[in-house]
Amino acid sequence: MTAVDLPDLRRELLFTALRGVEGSSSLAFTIFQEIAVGIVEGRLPPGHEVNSAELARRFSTSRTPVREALLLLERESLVIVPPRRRPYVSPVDMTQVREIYEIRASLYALVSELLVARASDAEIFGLRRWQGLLSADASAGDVDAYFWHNVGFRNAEVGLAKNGELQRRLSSLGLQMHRFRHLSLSLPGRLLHSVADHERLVNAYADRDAGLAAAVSRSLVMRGYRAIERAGGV
Amino acid sequence: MTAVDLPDLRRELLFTALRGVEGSSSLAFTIFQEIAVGIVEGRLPPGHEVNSAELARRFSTSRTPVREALLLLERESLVIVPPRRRPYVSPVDMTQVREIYEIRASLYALVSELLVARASDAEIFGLRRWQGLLSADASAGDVDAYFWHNVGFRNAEVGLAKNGELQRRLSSLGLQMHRFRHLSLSLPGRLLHSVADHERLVNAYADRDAGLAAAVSRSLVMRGYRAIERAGGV
DNA sequence: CTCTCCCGAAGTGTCGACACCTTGCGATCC
DNA sequence: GGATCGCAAGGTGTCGACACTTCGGGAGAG
Repeated sequence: MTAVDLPDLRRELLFTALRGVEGSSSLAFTIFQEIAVGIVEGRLPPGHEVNSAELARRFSTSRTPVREALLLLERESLVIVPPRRRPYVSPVDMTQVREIYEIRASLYALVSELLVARASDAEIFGLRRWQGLLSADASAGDVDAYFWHNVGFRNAEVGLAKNGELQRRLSSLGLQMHRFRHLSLSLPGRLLHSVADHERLVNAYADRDAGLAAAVSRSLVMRGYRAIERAGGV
Repeated sequence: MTAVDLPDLRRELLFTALRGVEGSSSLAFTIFQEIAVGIVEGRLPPGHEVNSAELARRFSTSRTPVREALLLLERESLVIVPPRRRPYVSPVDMTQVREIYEIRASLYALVSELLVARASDAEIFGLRRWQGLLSADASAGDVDAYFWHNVGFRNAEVGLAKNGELQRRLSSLGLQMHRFRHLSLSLPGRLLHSVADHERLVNAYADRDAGLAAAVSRSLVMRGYRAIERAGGV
């Protein structure tokens, strides 16, 4: 029995690399996760107030662990904690989206380079499995499944790059990016383009062509950005 | 009267982009800075215990702000806070150094690309001032001055890339990297190589050659890494 | 002499309390 | 009626206290 339900799996995918950094207390981390999911899934909209007193009441704890959770959220740029003022969900503007995509494009290009240098043939072959899932989802037009399998594919790539610091940083960016994911998937033709890119990417890995892999990786990310732009921004 | 003394200026250079993220309380941020400087300057060696109780006594505060400071330190990967155990200064091994340099090389390449696209001619010209300081320091053999002017040069570059997220992330990496800076400057010939690279870099900026600038930037960072490697690692 | 177990010292995570600050609303003044 | 001031409500930052956990050393068994 695979008793793990889908939401759990998804949360796992989002928080994997952040787990180790879990700021001592587990209560704080639980609260952190709870609020983080609320924010990235849009239930807590930008600007929404998240004050420690109310949260403490809601989670039936004292304000101490809540404050620590808020610090963790601030670290992920999901919440802004102005001194002596009430914390609120950080706004997302198009500038920030662009900035994040620029960084992600660069870092995923790095992932591809490192992967070519360090992954075994067997490991690279393992990526084909994800690729298969992706093209199946695209054919079926299942945007949601596609998204999550894409996250899985990327996590697998990052793992094969064998750079723990990079993994942590990309995970942090991924959480941020999750906030506007719905925007980047809206356009109909996009999935098929994306599938073709993944194909080219894995082929480049198999050929050990670092330069090509990096270029494809970068363009794959930037394609996502342009999709958002074309959709009219945030 | 420019009443700011050098240590203050240096601290300023290190923490600039982290200021905004200062986890609500100012007391916590002060403690954070104090300990961070101790760590990056080597006074608090890797493995050294930094428990909240003792720090609270030393700073004559309660443990609450100290705990928050420790969370900030953990965010910068300067301290490890295991659950229910005493926090300690994070160790630095050669693997981590390599990982960080790989990321930095990528991100500085990005900085160079963005700078070419976004900085004005006047702004690029401003970089020559730093370059002048650098070559003067190199001729004088003043390794320490060279290091700090180099930090200044890089901060200026990052500013011109006009990507706030990137700035914050590089600032965080810079703090980390400061821990092993002494290693990368030990070799005698290095400064002159470095000066030549800076020259090529600024010229590439002036020529608006994004590809070349990115390549030089990347190799500049990796040269630093190879210097550490050659010096025998950590 | 070594290994084990137990205990106490000291740390951690969490709590409720307190002073101070911010903010919005209503009374006050023109 | 509209602007200004002041006050109460409810937040924030910090504190000291408490139960629980970890760790190290010393008593005791083999």
